[in-house]
Amino acid sequence: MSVKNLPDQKCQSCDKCPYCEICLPGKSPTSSDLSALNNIIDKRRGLNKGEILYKAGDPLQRLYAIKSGSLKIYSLSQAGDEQITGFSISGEIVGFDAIFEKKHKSFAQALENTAICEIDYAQLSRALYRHQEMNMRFMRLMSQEISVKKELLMMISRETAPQRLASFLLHLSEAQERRNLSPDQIKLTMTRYEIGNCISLSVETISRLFSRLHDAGIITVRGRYITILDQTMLRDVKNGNLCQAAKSENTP
Amino acid sequence: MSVKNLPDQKCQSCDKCPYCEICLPGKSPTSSDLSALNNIIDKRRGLNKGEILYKAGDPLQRLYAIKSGSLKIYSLSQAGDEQITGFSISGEIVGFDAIFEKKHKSFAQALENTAICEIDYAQLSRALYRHQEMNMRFMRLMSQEISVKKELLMMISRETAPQRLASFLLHLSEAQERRNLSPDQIKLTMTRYEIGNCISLSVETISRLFSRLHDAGIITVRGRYITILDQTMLRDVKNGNLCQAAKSENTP
DNA sequence: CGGATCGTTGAAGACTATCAAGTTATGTGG
DNA sequence: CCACATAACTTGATAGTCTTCAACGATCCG
Repeated sequence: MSVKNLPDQKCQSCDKCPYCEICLPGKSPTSSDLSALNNIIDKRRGLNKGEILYKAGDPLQRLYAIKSGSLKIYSLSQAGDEQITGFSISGEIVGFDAIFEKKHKSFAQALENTAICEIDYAQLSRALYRHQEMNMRFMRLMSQEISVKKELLMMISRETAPQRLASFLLHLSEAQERRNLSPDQIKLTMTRYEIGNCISLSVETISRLFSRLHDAGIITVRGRYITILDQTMLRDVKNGNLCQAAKSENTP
Repeated sequence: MSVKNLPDQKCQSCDKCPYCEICLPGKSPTSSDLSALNNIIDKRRGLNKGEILYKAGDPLQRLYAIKSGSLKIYSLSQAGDEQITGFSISGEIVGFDAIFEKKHKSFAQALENTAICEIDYAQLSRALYRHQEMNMRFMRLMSQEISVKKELLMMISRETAPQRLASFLLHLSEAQERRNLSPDQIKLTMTRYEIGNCISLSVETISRLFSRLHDAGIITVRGRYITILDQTMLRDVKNGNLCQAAKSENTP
């Protein structure tokens, strides 16, 4: 591979790390929390595209905070094919589902070149009960993940194919906005197959829906580059008000 | 209603409570953890069938440990209809998704007369960082919930209707076994509608599938009373090997 | 015992998956 | 840097699974 590895390096100090407030969002940590953070965050590490961060069954040694890039989180079915349960982007922490049995329950793979912080789990668990603020942050992050998974469940259960894809795009759009990027210019880091797998649709359906949204003038599609032309209409699609099918010609 | 309320009562002491090890499974708590538990667990409380324990939007004041009975956990879609994200039974703690925003994100309703323990959240969060063992127990429980939601997601995404219902029944069966009850005699506490809602199938499909499993000699159905006649065949159905349709007559 | 909720069964139809074939993009090696 | 192999993507035709609509039977509870 001609892709050069991002350099591994020890984090100097979390208060100087520009990603720290991303990893642990909210109020700035107290100084005692900060020194604890410096101890438990081992080092910065670079992942090449396609590299696997952890596998289901691996003993839990670290959690990981994503500084930049993105990961896909997936499990394997009994038949051996993958089921994506979500995509994680910068600012998120992955691996929480490993805490229960002290071994990873999912796979995490880099969708692009990605930078992460390794969080030593043994040190973390010792530190948490001494630092209430940090403790609560981690509880909140886990709580949030539970909510997000319930929302995904709800989306797959209740929404039609066009609604799901619209929801998916709007999620990406909102994520960009939170990071102060344009909410309308989206660079997909995952394949059509991976999108479909995550929201429970076939590749062909994803492709057809992109075309349909394009034809309706709602988005522009150029490979992995999506431009949202009309946020309002996209929201209408999400709400099931539009673009249910291309056969609205006959509606009197 | 002629249903008599279960009496509300203050928990005397968690080490004398026969449900305590259910609420917080694993090794027995240290004595310091025990006294902490006694402080944060407010009181025992009875819920009548149909009673709502908390609603989405309610400020987070307590988590709840289920001592006996069962709850359905659901959200409301924008259109206002319910989406069940799971059923919780004795031994489980509910309300974790409220921690992130300090308000409940779901509804919890008793499916039958149910006894719960109220866990004061403010006291809990203060206690957690002083009691490492208790801290880890709660982290594990939240981690487990993340795993369970991912599994449900996987089941709905990858399995056909018969497979989903088989999975659902096997889950109930395993839950009974863990509680030292017969794994084959199942008393459903939820309606067909609620089962279908949870595993993303229509009422009619659930009904038809029960009939089909009955006709195949795999289960017995008498209203809400299900008897599993053949665990092996039910597992085959879960794995997609059987009962795909009733049209296997023509298979040469 | 009577209304209401819950459950069952049948027929028709919609949505999406699957199969098939072709096009475009990606990236590796010469 | 180009060429080729592979993976990713698009589009059409067909088919299957499950939903929806409808009607009826069962059960629960006041």
